[in-house]
Amino acid sequence: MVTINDIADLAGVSRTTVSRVLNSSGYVSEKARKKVLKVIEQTGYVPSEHAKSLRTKKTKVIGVLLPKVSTETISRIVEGIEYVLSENGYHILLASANLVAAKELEHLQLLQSRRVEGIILVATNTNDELVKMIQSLTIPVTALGQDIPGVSCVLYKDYEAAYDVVSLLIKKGHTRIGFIGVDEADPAVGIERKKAYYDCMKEAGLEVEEGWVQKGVFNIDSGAAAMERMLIKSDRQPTAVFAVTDRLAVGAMQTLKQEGVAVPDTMSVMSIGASDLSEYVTPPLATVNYFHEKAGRETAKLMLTQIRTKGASIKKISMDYRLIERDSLL
Amino acid sequence: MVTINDIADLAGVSRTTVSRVLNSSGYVSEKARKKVLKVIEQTGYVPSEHAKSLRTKKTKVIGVLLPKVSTETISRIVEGIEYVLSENGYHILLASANLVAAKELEHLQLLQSRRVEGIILVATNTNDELVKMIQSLTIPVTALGQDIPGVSCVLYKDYEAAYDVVSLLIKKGHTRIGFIGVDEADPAVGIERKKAYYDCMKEAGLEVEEGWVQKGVFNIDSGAAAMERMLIKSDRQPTAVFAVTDRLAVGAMQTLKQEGVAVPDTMSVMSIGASDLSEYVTPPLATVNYFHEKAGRETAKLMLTQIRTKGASIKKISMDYRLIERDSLL
DNA sequence: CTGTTAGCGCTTTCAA
DNA sequence: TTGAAAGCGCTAACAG
Repeated sequence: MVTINDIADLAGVSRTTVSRVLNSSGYVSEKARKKVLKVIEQTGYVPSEHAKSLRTKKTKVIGVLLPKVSTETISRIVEGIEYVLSENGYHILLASANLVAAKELEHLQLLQSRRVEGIILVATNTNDELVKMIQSLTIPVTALGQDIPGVSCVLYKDYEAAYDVVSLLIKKGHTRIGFIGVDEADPAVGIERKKAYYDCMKEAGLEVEEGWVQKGVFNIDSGAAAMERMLIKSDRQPTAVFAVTDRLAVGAMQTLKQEGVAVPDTMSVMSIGASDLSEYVTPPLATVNYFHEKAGRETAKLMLTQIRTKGASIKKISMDYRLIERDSLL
Repeated sequence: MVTINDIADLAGVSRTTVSRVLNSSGYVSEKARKKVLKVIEQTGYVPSEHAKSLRTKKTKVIGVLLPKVSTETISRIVEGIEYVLSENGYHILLASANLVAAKELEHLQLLQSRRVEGIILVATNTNDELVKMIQSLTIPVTALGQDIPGVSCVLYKDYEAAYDVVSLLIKKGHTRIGFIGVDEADPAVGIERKKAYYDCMKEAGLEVEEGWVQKGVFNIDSGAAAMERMLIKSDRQPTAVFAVTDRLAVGAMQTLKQEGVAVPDTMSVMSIGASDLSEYVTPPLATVNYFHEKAGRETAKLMLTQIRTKGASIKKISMDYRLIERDSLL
């Protein structure tokens, strides 16, 4: 591996001079600069960011900690993060917990050892240990998706969006509305959206039958199973159902189709996500667009300002959302 | 930031000793080890991988260069890569070209400057400059998706898979088969799959009308537009169409639905990809599963063996695939 | 305009 | 079983 010393020797200058032309800092004669550039060209020398950052204390790397890599939501978020970061000369060091909570802690440590300048956490839980560790970090942290006390966050309006969904269903004349949620370990999706459902029903003076409220996990099959249970356990069948994610809703629609329950004629379906799937499924699914890529960009920007302005106060940013009415809604 | 020297001072030993307990190398008395460990615990010291790799020449980081972050195919590939790499103590430094060819070259340089131990290239083109630069690198490179001369590759069986698709269509009795392809800048998808189509048709003694062969880009709308053109420009309407990607096929199905052409009754549709979309669209799309996550894992493994066995010869691995017959096929 | 010197945080002989 | 010394590749005063 060719180093700055080799270049200096070959160009017949000191390595300081080489450093100067590398960083366009200080004075260098045209002659020396030309010579150095030529040698660099010939040798294919690429300066070591490692050595550089050992001195400068700047790595220009941000750690991005994901719960999982391959979901549509997350890949859109990462797209947004990558866009802003790379535009600003930063690189992403990727870490995925693969849905194992303990791995988040481990990765947090590893990212630190790599001297990332900040950590972006795409969060699906607010587990105590995680929060404590996050708060103890000396580098800036920005979380996306969950409200973590003491750290800057980009948040979705889960309560409002869910409330709007149920309101819309009620406005359309529905009075028996089912709900498919997820575990409360994920507060944003599991708690906020459910609370909004209950609140909205209550404020409209509508009852909620026990069988109408089901729980699943984040996939299609689980939505199908939840819908089956709802159909079986309801005294009076709902005329509409709100699933907290698109995949859950798609699963529900599968069951409905299978059971001969027409969507939207006898059952309306709505969800949150605006995934590709929601648009091309039959009938197209009414849902809420959360603008994940934009959320990713905002998170990255927030991180950048935190890095740049020492002692910046923590900020909470709320993302806007948009209801998309489609044929699954009557 | 607390360093190894601080720990040494606080523990009353030399930094050599601290290094020894950190790396469990050499002899350290129980007493010294205990003391050091305690101080580390108290201070929250995390060793700098940067300084370490400056000495050891090992960074345990692999650069992953993507054409784009947020596609289903790519996120599955990255999932696979991440899985294997993190299991082996490696981290991923992410770079996305965002579909700008020039950015690939730039990122290649940046990844080198970060002293990644190897580069995994998820390729969609085999552009001369790229290939030349790749070949000139001194660190191991593994490419996924395109055959790049001189470097180890994990490849999909594009020709065979496409040939099988068209064969199947012919076996089902179709004789007028349309084709929606993409630009030849992407050899794997744009050339191989098209060649297979032509070859298979020819070998079956079937004609190909000019209007039957259309070209799109990698999205749904473009598939819809291509299908429209096919419908208009064909003298005799095909009874089946093979689109080289799922999204193209989904677009085609949109047009077909809109134009009142029944799928599969008057037109069968097949593609390659096995995306989520293909499964839940109506009717479900017959397609080919490429096992992207597995491909990612294989690529990462290939990289690891290249790093570990100096001067390993370049290898070309072919991924298996599986035809999935679904209702879009009659 | 240029070079000398020191040192970033760590590992690795080598000698004790 | 431990420490001193050297050095990885680079930058940043400082002095010329």
